[in-house]
Amino acid sequence: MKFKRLNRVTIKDIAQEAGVSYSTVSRVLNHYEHVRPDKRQRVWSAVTRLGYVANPQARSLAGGRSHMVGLLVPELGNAYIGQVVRGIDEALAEAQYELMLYTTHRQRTKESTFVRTLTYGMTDGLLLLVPTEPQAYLETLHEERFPYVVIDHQGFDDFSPTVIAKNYQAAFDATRYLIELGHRRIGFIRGLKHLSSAIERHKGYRAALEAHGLEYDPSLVVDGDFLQGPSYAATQALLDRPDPPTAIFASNDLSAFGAMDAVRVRGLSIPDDISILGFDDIPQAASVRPALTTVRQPLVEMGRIAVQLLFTYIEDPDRPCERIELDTALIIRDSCAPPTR
Amino acid sequence: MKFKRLNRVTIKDIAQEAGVSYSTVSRVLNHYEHVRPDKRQRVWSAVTRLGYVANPQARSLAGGRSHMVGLLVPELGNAYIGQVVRGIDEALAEAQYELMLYTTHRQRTKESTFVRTLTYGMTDGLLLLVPTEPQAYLETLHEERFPYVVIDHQGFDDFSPTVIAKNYQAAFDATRYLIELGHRRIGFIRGLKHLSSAIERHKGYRAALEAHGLEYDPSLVVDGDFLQGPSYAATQALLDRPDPPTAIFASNDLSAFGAMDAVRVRGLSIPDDISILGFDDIPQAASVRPALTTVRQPLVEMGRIAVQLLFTYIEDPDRPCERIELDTALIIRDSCAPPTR
DNA sequence: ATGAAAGCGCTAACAG
DNA sequence: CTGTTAGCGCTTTCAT
Repeated sequence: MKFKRLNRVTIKDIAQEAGVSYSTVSRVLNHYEHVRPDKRQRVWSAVTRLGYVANPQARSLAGGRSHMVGLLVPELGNAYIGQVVRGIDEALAEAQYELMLYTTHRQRTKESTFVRTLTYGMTDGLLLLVPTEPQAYLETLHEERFPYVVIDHQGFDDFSPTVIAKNYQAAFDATRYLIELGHRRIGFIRGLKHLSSAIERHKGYRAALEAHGLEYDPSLVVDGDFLQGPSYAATQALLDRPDPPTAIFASNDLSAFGAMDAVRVRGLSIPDDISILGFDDIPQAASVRPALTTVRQPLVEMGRIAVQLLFTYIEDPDRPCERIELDTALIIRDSCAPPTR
Repeated sequence: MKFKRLNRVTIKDIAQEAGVSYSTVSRVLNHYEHVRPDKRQRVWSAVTRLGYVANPQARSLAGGRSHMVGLLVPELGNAYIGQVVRGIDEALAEAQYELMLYTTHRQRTKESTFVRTLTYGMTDGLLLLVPTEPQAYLETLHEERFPYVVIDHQGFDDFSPTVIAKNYQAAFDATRYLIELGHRRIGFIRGLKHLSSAIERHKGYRAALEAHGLEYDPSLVVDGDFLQGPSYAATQALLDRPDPPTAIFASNDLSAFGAMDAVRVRGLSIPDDISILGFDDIPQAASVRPALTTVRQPLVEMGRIAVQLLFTYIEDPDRPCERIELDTALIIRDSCAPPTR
């Protein structure tokens, strides 16, 4: 029952091997400046010779960095999240940091408990990806000056460092593209109503309509919850109208896929009978047929940038709050064309 | 630059609060038997009163369990992996364990370095999901009696605890289903050649053919690498033949989607002109049109079972190697029908 | 049954 | 510049 401890080479072993005190070893390992070059050399060679691997536990316990960051995600198995996590993952690996992953869906009421555990010396910082109710703990985190960065959440406070895409502008531009193609009745599949990204995209859609002298028709807006199934059903409803839209702007690619399914099932063709425009540009968007015209969010980059930003706070917890808004791009593929009706 | 330590309540605080020594607190926390009930009571009440949260670092450093397990995955953002991870995630959460996630793609040559770091007191055990070259470290792990479980990898050793689906049987049954539907020319989209699951499925396909008196035709077998794009191209090749197959069995759902794209692009209909059969039953399989007939792997369950198995080894590292093979099920939806040619 | 004390491996003052 | 020393929070003997 006793847990086996593997005998590993420790800092002491390499101190002995290099013939220095073990605090010197620690200094070398942590890239301290004032160490005589020859000793530094001896230490490193001993490190490689003995195959030393630092023990993060001890390191963090002793008050140093743990070289881990915690990541809170709502769920896995979603391409959008997967891409962002990939960016985070890569950037972290480059900096020799490790990832502690928390999936909040497993105990949604205890999102804040996780945050407490995570901040307990276990990680050097936190990355919060589309958090649901961050208000509960963000303030505490900030007061304790615990480094964290929020990703893809239009915060309602002014102290939370954030990385987010320009959702409003992107949706505005995409809608304008459809309008310029000649569409007048443009359906909109809305995302999860409580997520700021969904709200912003909806606003952008509406604003573009009005900016071009088109009336905003609420009955053309249906709920897709960012999911393929619900969007499929919602699109059916749109198609059942006496005057169905000639184009549909979906709040994310998954919704666009659902819309495509619904259109196809009626024997209609994309983009001849109806245009479909998505949002995100997940890998699948390019491989689906017809290839999806969509708004590209720099997903991987969002992850990478969030990591960079987090590092600045780990370096200096008192740095003022920074908010990074990323540009998007309209990727024109084959699912949109001028209306034929 | 100094890393801020948040002042948390420690075992000493609650020792004082409960009026006992802090080793007693430790005993209570670890469910030791010989502690007087009233003291046990006082300790627990102090714990809740002060809101004590254990420090996993210290716990593990001191030789106890870290209550973390490491998970090695090849990549994220793939529905198949996402589902398995979900199962792992859920089972771990229920047991109050945390997850350390490693994505090997980020340094594929250093898969073994990760394993070393992970085993270094950082985790109580390891979960290896479709590892690429586990031979390099599995033996060491086993010799050190470090608890680990391999998921979805047909090992070549007899000491690695494993959880895997019955790939051979599943592929055999699926192929037979197609044969019984009346198909005689059945194409096969093969998966990543070095993965045992892909190899087994291919074997099952071939065996079923031969068991039913059909000749195995290598030219009907194309490579899809488990990916949608390559499978799309591979299917084109199949369709270009003078005598294209009337059914295609894809090694995973992603490949099946690629095949569907290719079929559709030619204006052919599924399943009237050609039947498509997948493998995995990722969520998308049900929402795609036509809904995909596919082999269901109990993905989430695989994850959960792997966790259970791992726990038995954490309890007793000397337990003999156990290998769990999970049944699959053929999920009949709309993408397969009798051939019309 | 329970307190005292010795570390786990490492970092960070503190002296030289 | 570098060795010494005191912990970080917790588990685990070892006594009692």
